[in-house]
Amino acid sequence: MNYWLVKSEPEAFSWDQFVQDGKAMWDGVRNYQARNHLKAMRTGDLVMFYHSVSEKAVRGVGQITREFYPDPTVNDERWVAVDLKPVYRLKNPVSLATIKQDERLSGTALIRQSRLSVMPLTPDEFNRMLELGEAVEL
DNA sequence: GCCAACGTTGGC
DNA sequence: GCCAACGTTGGC
Repeated sequence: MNYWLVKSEPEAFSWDQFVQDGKAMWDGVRNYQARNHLKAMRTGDLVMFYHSVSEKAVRGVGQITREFYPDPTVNDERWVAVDLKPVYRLKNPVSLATIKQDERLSGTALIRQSRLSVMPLTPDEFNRMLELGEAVEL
């Protein structure tokens, strides 16, 4: 089992929309490093859903339901998409400020590499976010 | 192969 | 709204 974090601007695709839809296709990634992380995702992996820019907080957790396939939104075989479904919401969204301050979270790729939109998390980082966020099943 | 110019992301 | 970081493009 691997753990990940993906970013979305809530104005483009929000956590609430994700929950309402009950699923999402994660497409549109146009960065090789992020793409490589998408390709490494396996069915069952858990993914923190982070709202960037206007909110800057982790809102919940998704789970991979379909491993990578060609991104249908572009005619270019380099780019891929995965599918996921919402599994936990965070009662207490974990803010970027909190992540920066927390001893166990301050080393995450989210801080070190602020422009990367798909990144791995260690099990410890993932569990810490679940704990701080007071995760509840959907 | 280098690097300047430029575009995008995302925090502040 | 600004700007730092950084990825990409294209001229040489």
